[in-house]
Amino acid sequence: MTDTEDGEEDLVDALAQVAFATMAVLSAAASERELSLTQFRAIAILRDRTLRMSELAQVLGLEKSTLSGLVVRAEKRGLLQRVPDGDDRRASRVTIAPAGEVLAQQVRASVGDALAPLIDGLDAASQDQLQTLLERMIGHAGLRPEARGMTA
Amino acid sequence: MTDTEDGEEDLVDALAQVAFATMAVLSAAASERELSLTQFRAIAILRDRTLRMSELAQVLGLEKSTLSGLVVRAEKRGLLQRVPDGDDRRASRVTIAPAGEVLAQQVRASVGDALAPLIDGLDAASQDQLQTLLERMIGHAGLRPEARGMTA
DNA sequence: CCAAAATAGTTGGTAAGACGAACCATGTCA
DNA sequence: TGACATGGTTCGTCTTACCAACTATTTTGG
Repeated sequence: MTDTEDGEEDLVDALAQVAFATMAVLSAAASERELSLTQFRAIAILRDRTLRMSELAQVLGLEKSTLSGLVVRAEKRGLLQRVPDGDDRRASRVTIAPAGEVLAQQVRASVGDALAPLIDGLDAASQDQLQTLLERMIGHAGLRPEARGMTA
Repeated sequence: MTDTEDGEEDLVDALAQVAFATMAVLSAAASERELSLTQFRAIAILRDRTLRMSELAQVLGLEKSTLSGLVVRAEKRGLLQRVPDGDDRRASRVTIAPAGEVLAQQVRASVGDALAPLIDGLDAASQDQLQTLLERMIGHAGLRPEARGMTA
Protein backbone atom coordinates (compact mmCIF):
# COMPACT_ATOMS: atom_id res chain seq x y z
CA MET A 1 0.00 0.00 0.00
CA THR A 2 1.47 3.29 -1.01
CA ASP A 3 1.02 6.28 1.21
CA THR A 4 -2.67 6.81 0.78
CA GLU A 5 -3.90 8.43 3.91
CA ASP A 6 -5.71 6.25 6.30
CA GLY A 7 -9.19 7.60 6.05
CA GLU A 8 -9.30 7.22 2.33
CA GLU A 9 -9.66 3.52 2.71
CA ASP A 10 -13.26 3.69 3.72
CA LEU A 11 -14.15 6.32 1.22
CA VAL A 12 -12.75 4.10 -1.48
CA ASP A 13 -14.81 1.29 -0.11
CA ALA A 14 -17.97 3.33 -0.10
CA LEU A 15 -17.31 4.54 -3.59
CA ALA A 16 -16.73 1.05 -4.86
CA GLN A 17 -19.86 -0.21 -3.22
CA VAL A 18 -22.01 2.51 -4.63
CA ALA A 19 -20.38 2.06 -7.99
CA PHE A 20 -21.26 -1.60 -8.06
CA ALA A 21 -24.78 -0.97 -6.94
CA THR A 22 -25.19 1.68 -9.59
CA MET A 23 -23.75 -0.50 -12.30
CA ALA A 24 -26.06 -3.31 -11.34
CA VAL A 25 -29.00 -1.00 -11.77
CA LEU A 26 -27.73 0.34 -15.04
CA SER A 27 -27.13 -3.03 -16.59
CA ALA A 28 -30.44 -4.36 -15.42
CA ALA A 29 -32.25 -1.41 -16.95
CA ALA A 30 -30.29 -1.74 -20.14
CA SER A 31 -30.75 -5.43 -20.59
CA GLU A 32 -34.44 -5.07 -19.93
CA ARG A 33 -34.44 -3.40 -23.34
CA GLU A 34 -32.03 -5.88 -24.86
CA LEU A 35 -29.24 -3.39 -24.70
CA SER A 36 -25.80 -4.26 -23.53
CA LEU A 37 -24.52 -1.90 -20.93
CA THR A 38 -21.95 -0.63 -23.36
CA GLN A 39 -24.51 0.02 -26.03
CA PHE A 40 -26.56 1.95 -23.60
CA ARG A 41 -23.58 3.92 -22.54
CA ALA A 42 -22.73 4.75 -26.10
CA ILE A 43 -26.23 5.97 -26.71
CA ALA A 44 -26.22 7.98 -23.53
CA ILE A 45 -22.97 9.60 -24.48
CA LEU A 46 -24.28 10.58 -27.87
CA ARG A 47 -27.35 12.06 -26.34
CA ASP A 48 -26.12 15.58 -26.79
CA ARG A 49 -23.35 15.36 -29.31
CA THR A 50 -21.92 13.40 -32.15
CA LEU A 51 -18.51 11.81 -32.27
CA ARG A 52 -16.33 10.01 -34.69
CA MET A 53 -15.89 6.31 -34.29
CA SER A 54 -12.42 6.64 -32.90
CA GLU A 55 -13.44 9.34 -30.48
CA LEU A 56 -16.33 7.33 -29.22
CA ALA A 57 -14.13 4.28 -28.87
CA GLN A 58 -11.74 6.31 -26.83
CA VAL A 59 -14.42 7.73 -24.57
CA LEU A 60 -15.79 4.28 -24.00
CA GLY A 61 -12.37 2.81 -23.48
CA LEU A 62 -12.87 0.30 -26.26
CA GLU A 63 -10.83 -0.90 -29.18
CA LYS A 64 -12.09 0.56 -32.43
CA SER A 65 -12.72 -2.88 -33.79
CA THR A 66 -14.98 -3.53 -30.83
CA LEU A 67 -16.83 -0.33 -31.44
CA SER A 68 -17.34 -1.19 -35.08
CA GLY A 69 -19.37 -4.22 -34.14
CA LEU A 70 -21.28 -2.38 -31.48
CA VAL A 71 -22.28 0.40 -33.80
CA VAL A 72 -23.21 -1.94 -36.61
CA ARG A 73 -25.52 -3.85 -34.30
CA ALA A 74 -27.06 -0.67 -32.98
CA GLU A 75 -27.44 0.69 -36.45
CA LYS A 76 -29.31 -2.39 -37.56
CA ARG A 77 -31.76 -1.73 -34.78
CA GLY A 78 -32.11 1.87 -35.79
CA LEU A 79 -30.59 3.16 -32.58
CA LEU A 80 -27.50 4.77 -33.97
CA GLN A 81 -26.50 6.13 -37.30
CA ARG A 82 -23.23 6.61 -39.06
CA VAL A 83 -22.87 9.54 -41.40
CA PRO A 84 -19.75 10.11 -43.44
CA ASP A 85 -17.66 12.96 -42.18
CA GLY A 86 -17.48 15.72 -44.74
CA ASP A 87 -13.98 16.82 -43.90
CA ASP A 88 -12.35 13.45 -43.83
CA ARG A 89 -13.57 10.80 -46.16
CA ARG A 90 -12.12 8.02 -44.07
CA ALA A 91 -14.11 8.98 -41.04
CA SER A 92 -17.71 8.70 -40.02
CA ARG A 93 -19.58 10.43 -37.30
CA VAL A 94 -21.88 8.45 -35.08
CA THR A 95 -25.20 9.97 -34.17
CA ILE A 96 -28.08 8.81 -32.13
CA ALA A 97 -31.06 7.87 -34.27
CA PRO A 98 -34.64 8.67 -33.33
CA ALA A 99 -35.38 5.19 -32.03
CA GLY A 100 -32.23 5.39 -29.99
CA GLU A 101 -33.33 8.62 -28.47
CA VAL A 102 -36.59 7.09 -27.39
CA LEU A 103 -34.94 4.02 -26.01
CA ALA A 104 -32.35 6.03 -24.16
CA GLN A 105 -35.10 8.06 -22.60
CA GLN A 106 -36.87 4.94 -21.42
CA VAL A 107 -33.78 3.37 -20.00
CA ARG A 108 -32.96 6.62 -18.34
CA ALA A 109 -36.34 6.59 -16.66
CA SER A 110 -36.00 3.09 -15.34
CA VAL A 111 -32.57 3.88 -14.07
CA GLY A 112 -34.06 6.79 -12.22
CA ASP A 113 -36.71 4.56 -10.74
CA ALA A 114 -34.31 1.81 -9.88
CA LEU A 115 -31.92 4.21 -8.27
CA ALA A 116 -34.65 5.88 -6.31
CA PRO A 117 -34.47 3.56 -3.32
CA LEU A 118 -30.81 4.33 -3.07
CA ILE A 119 -31.24 8.04 -3.50
CA ASP A 120 -34.26 8.40 -1.36
CA GLY A 121 -32.24 7.31 1.59
CA LEU A 122 -31.13 10.92 1.58
CA ASP A 123 -33.21 13.98 2.19
CA ALA A 124 -33.35 16.63 -0.47
CA ALA A 125 -30.58 18.72 1.01
CA SER A 126 -28.23 15.78 1.21
CA GLN A 127 -29.03 14.88 -2.34
CA ASP A 128 -27.96 18.28 -3.47
CA GLN A 129 -24.87 18.03 -1.43
CA LEU A 130 -24.03 14.66 -2.85
CA GLN A 131 -24.59 15.85 -6.35
CA THR A 132 -22.32 18.80 -5.79
CA LEU A 133 -19.59 16.63 -4.38
CA LEU A 134 -19.80 14.12 -7.17
CA GLU A 135 -19.73 16.81 -9.77
CA ARG A 136 -16.77 18.36 -8.11
CA MET A 137 -14.97 15.04 -8.29
CA ILE A 138 -15.84 14.65 -11.91
CA GLY A 139 -14.73 18.16 -12.59
CA HIS A 140 -11.20 17.35 -11.52
CA ALA A 141 -9.52 14.19 -12.71
CA GLY A 142 -9.69 14.97 -16.35
CA LEU A 143 -13.35 14.16 -16.61
CA ARG A 144 -14.48 17.32 -18.23
CA PRO A 145 -17.85 18.40 -16.86
CA GLU A 146 -19.23 18.97 -20.32
CA ALA A 147 -18.62 15.35 -21.03
CA ARG A 148 -22.14 14.50 -20.00
CA GLY A 149 -23.66 11.13 -20.05
CA MET A 150 -21.42 8.59 -18.38
CA THR A 151 -18.01 9.16 -19.76
CA ALA A 152 -15.29 6.72 -18.81
CA MET B 1 -40.30 9.00 -17.47
CA THR B 2 -42.20 8.09 -14.37
CA ASP B 3 -42.63 10.65 -11.68
CA THR B 4 -39.07 10.96 -10.57
CA GLU B 5 -38.62 14.46 -9.32
CA ASP B 6 -36.87 16.79 -11.61
CA GLY B 7 -33.63 17.38 -9.81
CA GLU B 8 -32.90 13.71 -9.54
CA GLU B 9 -31.94 13.61 -13.18
CA ASP B 10 -28.62 15.24 -12.65
CA LEU B 11 -27.84 13.36 -9.52
CA VAL B 12 -28.43 10.16 -11.42
CA ASP B 13 -26.12 11.41 -14.10
CA ALA B 14 -23.41 12.29 -11.66
CA LEU B 15 -23.75 8.95 -9.94
CA ALA B 16 -23.52 7.09 -13.21
CA GLN B 17 -20.50 9.02 -14.27
CA VAL B 18 -18.66 8.45 -11.05
CA ALA B 19 -19.68 4.83 -11.13
CA PHE B 20 -18.18 4.36 -14.55
CA ALA B 21 -15.03 6.15 -13.62
CA THR B 22 -14.69 4.04 -10.51
CA MET B 23 -15.34 0.83 -12.36
CA ALA B 24 -12.73 1.73 -14.93
CA VAL B 25 -10.20 2.18 -12.18
CA LEU B 26 -11.19 -1.02 -10.48
CA SER B 27 -10.97 -3.14 -13.58
CA ALA B 28 -7.69 -1.64 -14.59
CA ALA B 29 -6.23 -2.36 -11.19
CA ALA B 30 -7.62 -5.86 -11.24
CA SER B 31 -6.45 -6.76 -14.69
CA GLU B 32 -3.00 -5.44 -13.89
CA ARG B 33 -2.82 -8.50 -11.68
CA GLU B 34 -4.51 -10.75 -14.18
CA LEU B 35 -7.68 -10.73 -12.19
CA SER B 36 -11.06 -10.31 -13.73
CA LEU B 37 -13.10 -7.64 -12.09
CA THR B 38 -15.46 -10.26 -10.80
CA GLN B 39 -12.68 -12.31 -9.34
CA PHE B 40 -11.36 -9.31 -7.59
CA ARG B 41 -14.74 -8.49 -6.29
CA ALA B 42 -15.21 -11.99 -4.99
CA ILE B 43 -11.93 -11.81 -3.18
CA ALA B 44 -12.75 -8.41 -1.77
CA ILE B 45 -16.06 -9.65 -0.48
CA LEU B 46 -14.45 -12.58 1.23
CA ARG B 47 -11.93 -10.35 2.87
CA ASP B 48 -13.69 -10.47 6.19
CA ARG B 49 -15.98 -13.43 5.99
CA THR B 50 -16.61 -16.75 4.37
CA LEU B 51 -19.65 -17.68 2.34
CA ARG B 52 -21.13 -20.68 0.70
CA MET B 53 -20.99 -20.91 -3.03
CA SER B 54 -24.62 -20.10 -3.46
CA GLU B 55 -24.44 -17.17 -1.08
CA LEU B 56 -21.45 -15.75 -2.85
CA ALA B 57 -23.14 -16.21 -6.19
CA GLN B 58 -26.11 -14.33 -4.91
CA VAL B 59 -24.07 -11.48 -3.51
CA LEU B 60 -22.21 -11.18 -6.79
CA GLY B 61 -25.38 -11.48 -8.78
CA LEU B 62 -24.06 -14.47 -10.69
CA GLU B 63 -25.44 -17.82 -11.66
CA LYS B 64 -24.01 -20.60 -9.56
CA SER B 65 -22.62 -22.26 -12.62
CA THR B 66 -20.69 -19.11 -13.36
CA LEU B 67 -19.35 -18.94 -9.88
CA SER B 68 -18.17 -22.52 -10.04
CA GLY B 69 -15.82 -21.70 -12.84
CA LEU B 70 -14.66 -18.52 -11.23
CA VAL B 71 -13.82 -20.21 -7.97
CA VAL B 72 -12.10 -23.11 -9.65
CA ARG B 73 -9.85 -20.75 -11.53
CA ALA B 74 -9.10 -18.73 -8.43
CA GLU B 75 -8.46 -21.86 -6.46
CA LYS B 76 -5.94 -23.09 -9.00
CA ARG B 77 -4.06 -19.87 -8.48
CA GLY B 78 -4.20 -20.25 -4.75
CA LEU B 79 -6.36 -17.20 -4.27
CA LEU B 80 -9.45 -18.83 -2.92
CA GLN B 81 -10.16 -22.04 -1.16
CA ARG B 82 -13.19 -24.25 -0.87
CA VAL B 83 -13.65 -26.13 2.33
CA PRO B 84 -16.49 -28.58 2.80
CA ASP B 85 -19.19 -27.30 5.07
CA GLY B 86 -19.42 -29.40 8.19
CA ASP B 87 -23.14 -29.06 8.62
CA ASP B 88 -24.17 -29.77 5.07
CA ARG B 89 -22.16 -32.20 3.08
CA ARG B 90 -23.43 -30.84 -0.20
CA ALA B 91 -22.13 -27.40 0.49
CA SER B 92 -18.73 -25.83 0.55
CA ARG B 93 -17.62 -22.58 2.02
CA VAL B 94 -15.37 -20.33 0.06
CA THR B 95 -12.54 -18.65 1.86
CA ILE B 96 -9.84 -16.35 0.79
CA ALA B 97 -6.46 -18.07 0.69
CA PRO B 98 -3.23 -16.44 1.83
CA ALA B 99 -2.12 -15.55 -1.68
CA GLY B 100 -5.51 -14.06 -2.28
CA GLU B 101 -5.21 -11.93 0.77
CA VAL B 102 -1.93 -10.55 -0.43
CA LEU B 103 -3.19 -9.92 -3.91
CA ALA B 104 -6.35 -8.26 -2.66
CA GLN B 105 -4.25 -5.99 -0.54
CA GLN B 106 -2.15 -4.99 -3.52
CA VAL B 107 -5.10 -4.37 -5.77
CA ARG B 108 -6.70 -2.42 -3.02
CA ALA B 109 -3.67 -0.21 -2.84
CA SER B 110 -3.57 0.50 -6.54
CA VAL B 111 -7.24 1.26 -6.50
CA GLY B 112 -6.58 3.75 -3.77
CA ASP B 113 -3.82 5.31 -5.79
CA ALA B 114 -5.79 5.35 -9.00
CA LEU B 115 -8.77 6.85 -7.30
CA ALA B 116 -6.68 9.48 -5.61
CA PRO B 117 -6.88 12.01 -8.44
CA LEU B 118 -10.61 11.75 -8.27
CA ILE B 119 -10.79 11.95 -4.52
CA ASP B 120 -8.21 14.63 -4.11
CA GLY B 121 -10.45 16.97 -6.01
CA LEU B 122 -12.13 17.32 -2.66
CA ASP B 123 -10.71 18.75 0.52
CA ALA B 124 -10.64 16.59 3.60
CA ALA B 125 -13.91 17.86 4.97
CA SER B 126 -15.72 17.20 1.73
CA GLN B 127 -14.28 13.76 1.59
CA ASP B 128 -15.74 12.96 4.96
CA GLN B 129 -19.01 14.40 3.90
CA LEU B 130 -19.04 12.35 0.75
CA GLN B 131 -18.20 9.22 2.61
CA THR B 132 -20.98 9.83 5.05
CA LEU B 133 -23.48 10.40 2.30
CA LEU B 134 -22.45 7.35 0.39
CA GLU B 135 -22.59 5.21 3.45
CA ARG B 136 -25.98 6.55 4.24
CA MET B 137 -27.15 5.56 0.79
CA ILE B 138 -25.69 2.13 1.16
CA GLY B 139 -27.31 1.82 4.54
CA HIS B 140 -30.74 2.14 3.06
CA ALA B 141 -31.65 0.21 -0.05
CA GLY B 142 -31.09 -3.20 1.39
CA LEU B 143 -27.35 -2.96 1.18
CA ARG B 144 -26.55 -3.84 4.71
CA PRO B 145 -23.70 -1.76 6.04
CA GLU B 146 -21.91 -4.81 7.39
CA ALA B 147 -21.73 -6.16 3.88
CA ARG B 148 -18.31 -4.70 3.37
CA GLY B 149 -16.29 -4.95 0.28
CA MET B 150 -18.29 -4.10 -2.80
CA THR B 151 -21.50 -5.94 -2.47
CA ALA B 152 -23.90 -5.84 -5.38
C1' DC C 1 4.38 16.86 -56.22
C1' DC C 2 4.95 12.21 -54.97
C1' DA C 3 6.42 8.43 -52.10
C1' DA C 4 6.27 7.05 -47.31
C1' DA C 5 4.19 7.12 -43.06
C1' DA C 6 0.17 7.98 -40.27
C1' DT C 7 -4.80 7.60 -39.37
C1' DA C 8 -9.93 5.92 -39.82
C1' DG C 9 -12.50 2.08 -39.89
C1' DT C 10 -13.66 -2.86 -41.07
C1' DT C 11 -12.99 -7.84 -41.12
C1' DG C 12 -11.89 -12.25 -39.23
C1' DG C 13 -10.11 -15.27 -35.76
C1' DT C 14 -9.82 -16.17 -30.84
C1' DA C 15 -10.42 -16.02 -25.84
C1' DA C 16 -12.98 -14.99 -21.52
C1' DG C 17 -16.97 -14.71 -18.99
C1' DA C 18 -21.65 -15.44 -18.36
C1' DC C 19 -26.01 -18.14 -18.99
C1' DG C 20 -29.23 -22.19 -18.89
C1' DA C 21 -30.26 -26.97 -18.82
C1' DA C 22 -29.08 -31.39 -17.36
C1' DC C 23 -27.04 -33.89 -13.90
C1' DC C 24 -25.22 -36.07 -9.13
C1' DA C 25 -25.21 -35.91 -4.22
C1' DT C 26 -27.18 -34.81 -0.11
C1' DG C 27 -31.02 -33.02 2.93
C1' DT C 28 -35.75 -32.39 4.24
C1' DC C 29 -40.44 -33.47 4.87
C1' DA C 30 -44.82 -35.79 4.66
C1' DT D 1 -39.18 -44.30 2.99
C1' DG D 2 -40.27 -42.00 -1.19
C1' DA D 3 -40.77 -37.54 -3.29
C1' DC D 4 -39.25 -33.17 -3.59
C1' DA D 5 -35.85 -29.40 -2.64
C1' DT D 6 -31.23 -27.65 -2.45
C1' DG D 7 -25.98 -27.20 -3.32
C1' DG D 8 -22.67 -27.59 -6.83
C1' DT D 9 -20.59 -29.06 -11.15
C1' DT D 10 -20.44 -29.99 -16.13
C1' DC D 11 -21.35 -28.91 -20.81
C1' DG D 12 -22.75 -26.38 -24.82
C1' DT D 13 -23.62 -21.82 -26.43
C1' DC D 14 -23.81 -16.69 -26.83
C1' DT D 15 -21.97 -12.25 -26.38
C1' DT D 16 -18.43 -9.13 -26.09
C1' DA D 17 -13.91 -7.77 -26.22
C1' DC D 18 -9.22 -8.09 -28.10
C1' DC D 19 -5.56 -8.30 -31.68
C1' DA D 20 -3.64 -8.54 -36.21
C1' DA D 21 -4.21 -7.78 -40.91
C1' DC D 22 -6.19 -5.09 -44.43
C1' DT D 23 -8.33 -1.08 -47.39
C1' DA D 24 -9.00 3.64 -48.04
C1' DT D 25 -7.83 7.96 -47.24
C1' DT D 26 -4.95 11.85 -45.27
C1' DT D 27 -0.63 14.03 -44.00
C1' DT D 28 4.22 14.83 -44.28
C1' DG D 29 8.96 15.43 -45.87
C1' DG D 30 12.24 15.45 -49.60
